[in-house]
Amino acid sequence: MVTQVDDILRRNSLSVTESRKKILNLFLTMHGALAHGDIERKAGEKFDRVTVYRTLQTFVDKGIIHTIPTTDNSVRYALCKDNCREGHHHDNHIHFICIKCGSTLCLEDVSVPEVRLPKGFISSETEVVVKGICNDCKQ
Amino acid sequence: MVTQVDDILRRNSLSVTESRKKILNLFLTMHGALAHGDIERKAGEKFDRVTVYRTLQTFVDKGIIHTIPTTDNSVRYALCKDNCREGHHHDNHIHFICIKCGSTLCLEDVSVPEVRLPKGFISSETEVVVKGICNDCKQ
DNA sequence: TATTCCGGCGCAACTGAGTTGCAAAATATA
DNA sequence: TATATTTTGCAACTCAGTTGCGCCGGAATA
Repeated sequence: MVTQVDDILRRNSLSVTESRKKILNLFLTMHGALAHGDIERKAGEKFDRVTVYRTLQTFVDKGIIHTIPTTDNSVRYALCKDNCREGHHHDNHIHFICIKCGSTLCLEDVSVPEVRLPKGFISSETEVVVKGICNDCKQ
Repeated sequence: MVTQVDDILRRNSLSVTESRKKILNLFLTMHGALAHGDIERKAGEKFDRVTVYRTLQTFVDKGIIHTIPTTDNSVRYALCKDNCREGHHHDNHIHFICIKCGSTLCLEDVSVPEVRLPKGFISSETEVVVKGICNDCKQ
């Protein structure tokens, strides 16, 4: 039986290995973004730190996941939903960090707002991170 | 003669020391934000790494400077222009990173745009980082 | 100005994240 | 199955940032 995980890996011409399956599965089953630490904790009992680093890097390179900047200087990763492919990410959505539960979410439906820059400035990319209370925590 | 630097330090009830004067002066004379590395390079010949770290932390705590998140996971610091005081930063402007010269600027005149969140999400803080070509580099 | 006191500094040592080289193991290919 | 290629795990390393502590310099008082 070919699982969704196997399929994604094959489509990206990656060898199907235990660690890749495990880590990719984490992203498919979890809502929200994962920090490196989360992944290491959840998959790291079985795999080496280095393998986790390399696997994440591979996934980013292939456009399977994308990184999310955070104010506290920790990198988080989330699945790319749309048309990302090798070497090119096209994430035009904003990211939301819940200050209550700490989870990071891609708000796919909220596109990045237009920003009016001063004269002489040319914009090529805009990152928006909103902090607040998420839908699950608003009680 | 009481310099601007001395004045700022005194107003924040900080001892006026060589390292604080030197580092604060860097911020006052430079345009744009400084990464820790920049500061260490420019002031570090005279001062210990640890002193630079501690001085920056002190300035952030006092509301003299603020940190700027960057996508590449390096922290940058810039002077607080307006009503920041101990324990509370009120920076409502966006940040701009020039992909040509690498400098990071606070665009004080560009306020953070309103973002429409999905139902159930409450926003408390929004960070916007725009990448592109700055006024000096547009040639 | 001299003296005392306390905060700030430099040093050394440590922690933790992330990286690299290489041999062994797992996967793909024929 | 045999061979070639890719990936993994281990060990060792680098680099950013932190902590403890003794000493020095700035601030306060006389």
